[in-house]
Amino acid sequence: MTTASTGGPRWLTDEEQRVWRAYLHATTLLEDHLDRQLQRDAGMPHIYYGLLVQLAQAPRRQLRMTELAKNAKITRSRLSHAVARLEKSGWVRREDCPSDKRGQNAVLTQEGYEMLRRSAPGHVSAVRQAMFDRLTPEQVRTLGEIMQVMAAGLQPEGTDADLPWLR
Amino acid sequence: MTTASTGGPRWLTDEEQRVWRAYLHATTLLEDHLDRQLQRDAGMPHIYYGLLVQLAQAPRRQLRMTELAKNAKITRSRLSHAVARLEKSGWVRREDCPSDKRGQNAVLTQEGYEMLRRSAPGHVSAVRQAMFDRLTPEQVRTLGEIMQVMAAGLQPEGTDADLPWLR
DNA sequence: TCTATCTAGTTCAACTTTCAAGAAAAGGTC
DNA sequence: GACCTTTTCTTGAAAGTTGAACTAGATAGA
Repeated sequence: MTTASTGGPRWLTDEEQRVWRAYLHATTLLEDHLDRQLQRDAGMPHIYYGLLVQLAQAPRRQLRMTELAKNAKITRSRLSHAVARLEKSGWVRREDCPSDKRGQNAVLTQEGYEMLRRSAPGHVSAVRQAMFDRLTPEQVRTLGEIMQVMAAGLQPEGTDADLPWLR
Repeated sequence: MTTASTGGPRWLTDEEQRVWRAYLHATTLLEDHLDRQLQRDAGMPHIYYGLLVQLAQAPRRQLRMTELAKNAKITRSRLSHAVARLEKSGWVRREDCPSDKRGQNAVLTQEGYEMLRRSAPGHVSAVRQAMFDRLTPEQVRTLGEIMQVMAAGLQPEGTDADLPWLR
């Protein structure tokens, strides 16, 4: 299945193929599952829920748009649209940033906070059922390691940790 | 951090939270990365590429729509749109199913096959760099196990394996 | 056969994401 | 200040996704 070092591409071994398919299968099933669960129970897709969680954990339940986009790993454009929608739903409000007139703070409203509190148990339970209740402690530990390694390798350039002249 | 058994929701432990965030972080980074790579090199998102791969591996490079949707874990609706787009690009063609007049076969065209052959090495290499080249063999093995367990737990009902009267 | 039900696939409208373009403010240099 | 570059955020159009409604053909029972 693998090409000997003839300069051609290194294909995946049989085991790697199995793992890759299992990965795609499991991650898409889980993402779909959580999207449906949250759409049903909180009226929004998973990513939007994640934005509210970020805000809820931020100092005054607010974050600069760029900061929020960075945390959630989405583009500023996408965030603009998303916050517009969340604003229309009443869960987020925009405020001008006092120190930078270009800036906007996305602020979690009280309603948004309440909504989060109501739907958090169901969401945690869905995550638990899908992942943590099915894995051994050892598997959970290893999964953490693996995901850290992968994330590190995919980190977009420009992170401090990746600038050689800062090492 | 965890609620003692008071009947309240079982929150995630600190470690579980770390693992969950790492999981979300890594999986979104990887999906974004592959989407960009394939959009650039093959002119389509990752999921569309997956459809072509399925077709390429099918008996006569063709599959019934429903079958293809099931394999790719997407709705029939989404597949209809996707195939319409792939048809416009010339990589797939629809054919009426001879045995069932409701049915349609999605057929990989020769152009589609060529395109796949051209872009496969780059795609495999991207997957490799992001995942397999960074993990130890032991980690790859464990990742496979974990993903299988998770997928099994999320399997939509109605799969043969889940029908108790067939066991 | 007649009818009810089910299945395959498409279509529509509402929503989300992407990409490119643009407005406004900040920062740096002369 | 004048000029240029960068940063912040928004906008608009095109592409993609979703869920419900719909058409046509298959299937099963009386």
